[in-house]
Amino acid sequence: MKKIDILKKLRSSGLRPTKQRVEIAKFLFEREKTFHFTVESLNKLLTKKSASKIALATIYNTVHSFKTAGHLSEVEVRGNKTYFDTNVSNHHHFYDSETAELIDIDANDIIIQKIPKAPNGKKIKNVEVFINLKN
Amino acid sequence: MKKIDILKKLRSSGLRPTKQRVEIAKFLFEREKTFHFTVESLNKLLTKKSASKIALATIYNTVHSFKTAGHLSEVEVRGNKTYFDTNVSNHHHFYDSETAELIDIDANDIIIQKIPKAPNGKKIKNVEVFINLKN
DNA sequence: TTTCACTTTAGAATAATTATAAACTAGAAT
DNA sequence: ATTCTAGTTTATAATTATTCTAAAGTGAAA
Repeated sequence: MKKIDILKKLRSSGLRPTKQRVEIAKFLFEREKTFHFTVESLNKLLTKKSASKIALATIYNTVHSFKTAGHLSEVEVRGNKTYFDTNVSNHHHFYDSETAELIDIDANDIIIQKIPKAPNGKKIKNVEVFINLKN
Repeated sequence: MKKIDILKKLRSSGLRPTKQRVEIAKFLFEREKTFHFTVESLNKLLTKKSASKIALATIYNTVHSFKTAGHLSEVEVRGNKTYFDTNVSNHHHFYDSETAELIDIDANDIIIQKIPKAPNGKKIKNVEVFINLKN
């Protein structure tokens, strides 16, 4: 994803392309493979990579803006920290609790044959499968 | 589950049946249906129910002891608080984000037909399905 | 009944996240 | 170009969930 596209992506979601947002967006979206991170890990990586320090609060703000705009998804993982994923399509995850690492599973790689109906007046929003790993 | 069984349950897991543990265990395990809770909600319910106040730290300690002993399972839910479940068998969950409520799904009510193999040297520990609900 | 390892407890400490309010800035209006 | 302003960033304080600490309490073995 080129810089011009990053700017488009931001603008089209109503996000003013500030220096900080562009830097974070480039870091997150200019890559081939999907990327999983926590705010803490992202902060570390950005600090290492760049000269200009972005405030931690800004990273929180930006990540949440990107999530609201649909550019990131939040992954539920047991534990204290919140994980985010640059893959926003419908998919599933392996979770390796040894390394606290998430691995994407393509939606087509899991087929669910039988599923219960939603309770009283509720509808199914989505189905998430977690495959927990051990050594 | 009768009091005598509660005492047995505690002793057989190497947990000395103190006043606090017995009270919490009776509250959690003397019920027909499975029960989902956070430490916060459990604390409130216990405070309401009982005359003697149990320290919050004790509730944390006890819940973790029960989990380690296999009497409770921890449920991964997106969000800040940790959920526990008195159902320790293999099963799945509905999650209603409107009400922050968990509902058990029997393991037999979900059949997964196709599943990817675990990556490099890892094994599958278990598979958890979350069905997120909307109105 | 004494003893002691295990527990409980109140309060301090920690960690992740959110709130605050002042300083800054992208981009529209002049 | 310069001014203006709503949206943004920032440092810091506040909040929330959880864990730690160390002193006081207590089952139950001897």
